[in-house]
Amino acid sequence: MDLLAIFHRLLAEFGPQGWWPLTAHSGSNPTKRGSHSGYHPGDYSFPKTQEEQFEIAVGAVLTQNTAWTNVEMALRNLADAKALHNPKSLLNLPKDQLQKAIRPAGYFNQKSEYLHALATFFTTCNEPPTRQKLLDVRGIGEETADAILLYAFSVPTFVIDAYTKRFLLHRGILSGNEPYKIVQQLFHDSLPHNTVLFQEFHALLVELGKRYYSKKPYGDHIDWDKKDGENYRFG
DNA sequence: AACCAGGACGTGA
DNA sequence: TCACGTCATGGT
Repeated sequence: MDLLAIFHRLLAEFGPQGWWPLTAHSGSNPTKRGSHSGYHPGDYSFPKTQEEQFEIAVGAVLTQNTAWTNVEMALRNLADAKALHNPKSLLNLPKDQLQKAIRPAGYFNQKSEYLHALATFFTTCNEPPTRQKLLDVRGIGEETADAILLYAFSVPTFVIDAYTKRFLLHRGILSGNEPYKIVQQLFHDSLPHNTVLFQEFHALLVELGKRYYSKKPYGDHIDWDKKDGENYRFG
């Protein structure tokens, strides 16, 4: 079973996920499905504004090794402090207030520095940045860089997270802890480079991970041999 | 009351 | 390169 077949199976099982979730303040019109209010399943027209692009990038940093529910609180605090509209608004927020706002997301000492670096970068960022430029920003590693590219700038780059590695390892597609780039190439080599496909697939893998690959013993309840009609077409 | 969460970075080998 | 410790809060 190849990766594309796995994608279709997950999509049939869970349905469209509607990533990346956005808070309501940014003027979007999110539907109220999924476990949080900011998701917009089936609507791939996001982000619509630079505000939303920036919010996605901020969320990508805040969610590092952190539950999204915690990130939501931090994002709400930032929005209330009017520091989430654009890079400058965040840079205008005093450091202690920034740390207070993002405290629910954990690692507030590190992440306040990361967000400062991110906002500084975004003030001098003309549309899709290169991956390397993002990696040069303090606090942005490979996964966060790819998440920003894929969800904020609609660049078809696959995001590899811990859940994805666990799943692939459990299914024998990975043998050990292969480096990030190797795992990513697996997806890039066997899938059409389509932004919506990459967004959905990664989101579906996270949903799968949350349900079945969180605590040991790992293992899902998916019937991987079941065939679904090719109802969805991407790429 | 441990354990986990949509990682990144610094360090030493 | 690479394995390992550190960073922090909130939910289960």
